[in-house]
Amino acid sequence: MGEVNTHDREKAQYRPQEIEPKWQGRWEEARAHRAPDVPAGQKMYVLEMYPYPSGNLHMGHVRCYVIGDLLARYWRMRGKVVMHPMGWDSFGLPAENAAIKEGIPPQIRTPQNISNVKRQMKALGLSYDWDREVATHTPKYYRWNQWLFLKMHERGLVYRRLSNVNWCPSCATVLANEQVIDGACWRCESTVTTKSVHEWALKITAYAEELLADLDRLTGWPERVVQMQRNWIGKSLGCEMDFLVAGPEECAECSRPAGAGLKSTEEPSRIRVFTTRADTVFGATYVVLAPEHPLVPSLIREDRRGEVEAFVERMRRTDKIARTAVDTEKEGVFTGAYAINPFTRKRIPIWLANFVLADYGTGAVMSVPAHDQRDFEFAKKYGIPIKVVIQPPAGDRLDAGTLAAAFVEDGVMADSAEFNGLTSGKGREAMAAYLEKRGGGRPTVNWHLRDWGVSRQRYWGTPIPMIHCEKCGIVPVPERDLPVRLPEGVRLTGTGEAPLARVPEFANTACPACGGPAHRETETMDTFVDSSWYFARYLSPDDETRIFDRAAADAWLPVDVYVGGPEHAVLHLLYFRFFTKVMRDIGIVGVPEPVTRLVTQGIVYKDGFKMSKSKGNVVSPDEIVAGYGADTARLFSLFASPPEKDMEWSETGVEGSARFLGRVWHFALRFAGERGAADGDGVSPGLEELPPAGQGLLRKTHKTIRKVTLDIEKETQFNTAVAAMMELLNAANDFGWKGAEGDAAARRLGRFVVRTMLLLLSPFVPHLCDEMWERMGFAGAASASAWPAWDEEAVRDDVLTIVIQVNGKLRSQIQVAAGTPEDDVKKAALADERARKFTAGADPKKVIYVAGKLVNIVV
RNA sequence: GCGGAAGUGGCGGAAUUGGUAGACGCGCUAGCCUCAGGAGUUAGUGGUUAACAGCCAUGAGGGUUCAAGUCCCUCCUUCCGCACCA
Repeated sequence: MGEVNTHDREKAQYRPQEIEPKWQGRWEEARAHRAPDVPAGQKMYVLEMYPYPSGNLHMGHVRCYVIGDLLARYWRMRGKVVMHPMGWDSFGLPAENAAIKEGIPPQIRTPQNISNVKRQMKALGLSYDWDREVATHTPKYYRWNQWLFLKMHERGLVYRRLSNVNWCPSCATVLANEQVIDGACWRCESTVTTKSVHEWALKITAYAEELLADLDRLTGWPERVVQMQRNWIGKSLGCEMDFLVAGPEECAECSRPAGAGLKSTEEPSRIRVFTTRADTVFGATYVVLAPEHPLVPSLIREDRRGEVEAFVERMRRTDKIARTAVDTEKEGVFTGAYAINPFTRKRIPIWLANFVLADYGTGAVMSVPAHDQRDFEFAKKYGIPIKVVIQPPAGDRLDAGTLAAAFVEDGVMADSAEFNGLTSGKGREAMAAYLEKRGGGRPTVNWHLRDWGVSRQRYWGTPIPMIHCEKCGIVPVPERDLPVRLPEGVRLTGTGEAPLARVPEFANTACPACGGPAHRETETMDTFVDSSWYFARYLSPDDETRIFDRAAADAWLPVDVYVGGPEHAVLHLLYFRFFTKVMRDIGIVGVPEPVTRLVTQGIVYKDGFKMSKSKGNVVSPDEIVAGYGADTARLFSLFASPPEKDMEWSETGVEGSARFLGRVWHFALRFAGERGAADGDGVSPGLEELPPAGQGLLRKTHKTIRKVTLDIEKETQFNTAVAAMMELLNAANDFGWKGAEGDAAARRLGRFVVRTMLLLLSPFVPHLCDEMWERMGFAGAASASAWPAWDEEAVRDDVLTIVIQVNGKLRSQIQVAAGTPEDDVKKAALADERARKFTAGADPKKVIYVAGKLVNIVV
């Protein structure tokens, strides 16, 4: 207040570019964000998904990390001991591809990228404990990947399997599903085929039941993520049933010579199918196998060999995804062989078809065209008989001849011998019981979830710690020999298989069991392995003797809040849960689930499109920090939208946030510089000390404390918390300070409002708050202070506004003192002139009073 | 097809257990201050209207209720995930 000379005006400007580095330096010096190995008080573990260090953060990262940082800072102020670490998902394909393209080895490029991203994070004022930083590409980290792999191997959770993968014949490499675009290789555009390769797999299906059941515990997770995991795990209850293959004697009944084309030595005896509709088995008029089914070669009749083999070959060469897409036409081929329906004892043909999946169930299905739409269409196309065996509980009886579509619902069993009359549900139970007693089948559970193939024919990943010995077979690397280091200086071409296979000094080794010549596994691990347990490594990032300290794990786990993108809803977050359960069974953690509360943040858009290089609408954090400051970037990220929703990045919106901070700054300055002020400085004045206008502002301040606290804690609605603080500033600016100059009570109120505002804003815009806190002359730092508490007395209004409705429509408002009895409020409402205009003198039929809110007069 | 989320001003978004629809911000309009301004500041801003009077407004249509953005029913649209799982 008063005259301001040029020098002071200069000093009074809000210059984020000056104050932000200053405070970042101070926090670092004070090691303000360090977390103890074992917390003394109540702990709070706030975690954000670590990034792949591509070299630059994008706004999606910024949003994620700002949300996490807000929570970390808030809980620190609430007195919790906070763990808030950050690290790098630094292995992976992009670094390898960049190395191929630019010739810069990933060992060189990765640290450069990390250091730039780290700089960007620091410039945003993110409060990480950098002493706990981990980087997955370092032997210090990945040796524990290898250790876990060995532990899982010991427990029978690691095995080698033959798997069909996407294969580009031109690049001679395995492709991930997302690298196959419309059936063609993403790089060279040649047609992708499938190939059987050996790979290492982790037996996640051993935990399927628990992963499914424990979803019920995840009450702090978004429902959609839980639902996606439930679908992904996909538990399906049904039956396996054996269909005998018709032998030569049965073939005497058919038109072909008995046993034609079947070599008796190879004669298969039975085909096992999986079905969830055992109640329809009497309607099974054919059996279909996946083209890759192992029995196929022995089933083919000689006279059909050409056609069938051509079909199998064509399927093998078609991209898996395209072949099994829902809009792909169903096609199949008759093998010439027949099976016996175990219930009707009838001969039914055996077909192969593109839509039957080799790796689900048994790779074979019984087809019931009357009661399954796919089977129906297939039967119509190839002229296979249709038999109705389920009748709807009510309405017309179905007839196979007139059926226009399959009847897929449950009903009542018909034409099913002794099972006639049973409902579908009862029928399924009866069939299961029958099969179990008589043999030839059993109730079975099938899962959509498959085991996790972790082999990658890549260089930039964790070497799989296994050794192939001619004499001993597969031998795990002994624990004492870990880590198996990734060799440097490997020439990367991107066109071959497993780069490590071409490094003899790596691949050639001695067998740990017999000492004879052997060679190492040259594949590397999927990087999802790295990210499945990193949350625990933060607890003991430098431990050379064990993966992490059990005491620290017991103290800190589970993670209380985990923030990240919803694109990881199934893969990462499922593996994360899987590894936690494995680690529990190994005995290194005590919790069954890694994360209590999951926050999935929405996507950042700009101009209606997702921010991306190809759209050219990327805004870089550096640009925003340089132009407006980190605090503005943080505030806007939190204000534009609630965390879970998508947000639109808008330049004018950013300016609005900057404007607000400028106004906070200038408002605070009016009360600055009272160093060494009297006791009770910045403390809430009592209501009785203030005139009515002051009481209003005081109430508003306390209400804002309550609103912001509850928004952060209960709702994670940071946008409304910001709105509440904007309201407070508006109210504070509107207050008649000018007239109150020299009034001690008013000045006290002003300093209290400023102090409160700085505390409430501190987790949002920490630099501004600490700087202004210092200029105000308050002790310590805002970011290191206790979160303010609201006074229940002061948030209670003494005058209430009561809305008056007539027949439900808003007509008037009156003011009443708090605590006015219901009858008096009603009387006042009925007496209100504006309301009376609408009651037109009629007697009210009913008067409804909602305490402290409204009166509705019904006439 | 199955599963999930969501439809509110010109825009982003607010609205405890049903109880003043549109908080807060952006944009826009006008005034002030400026040589000027993409700066600052004051006021206004859902539609209709001469109107601070009324009336109409939360994707559409019904219903329950004194009272519905909120609850129930029937549709429509958008986004996301899975996708021939037998």
